[in-house]
Amino acid sequence: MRAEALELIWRTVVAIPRGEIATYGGIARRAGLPGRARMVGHALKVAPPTLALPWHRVLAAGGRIAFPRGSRQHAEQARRLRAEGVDVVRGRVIASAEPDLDELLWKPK
DNA sequence: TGTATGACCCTGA
DNA sequence: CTCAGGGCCATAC
Repeated sequence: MRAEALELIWRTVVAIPRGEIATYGGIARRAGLPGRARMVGHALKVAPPTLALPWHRVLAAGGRIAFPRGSRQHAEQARRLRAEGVDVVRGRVIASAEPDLDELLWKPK
C-alpha cells in the first residue's frame, strides 16, 4: 500500500527535466496523491540513494528551499540548482530572472 | 492506542 | 513579513 505510493512519487520526481523545478504539492498531484505534499517530503527522505533522484529540483511552495537556512542540505540544494542554471537567492528560486517561476515550473501537459 | 514530529500547503489576520 | 489554524499522513516512541 504505502510502498506503491512511494514508487509513484519517486517515478514522478525522476521525470523532472534537468534545469526545471517542481513543488512538493505539485509532485503529489502529479503522482495522483492530491493534498499529500507531506508524503512527498517523506518519500524523498527515505528514498534509496541508489535511485539518484533529482531531489534538488523539488521545492516548497513559492520556489523556496525547504531546508533551514544554513543547513548543509540547504547549501547543497542551492549548489545543485545553480549548477543547472537555476538562480537561487536567499533560499528561493528567483522568479524574475528570465523565465518566470511558472516557466521554470515543470508542468507536464 | 495515543501523542508528537516532520524535506508541506493554504487561507486569513 | 510573521503567526495561527486546519488539512494531510507515515513514523517513531
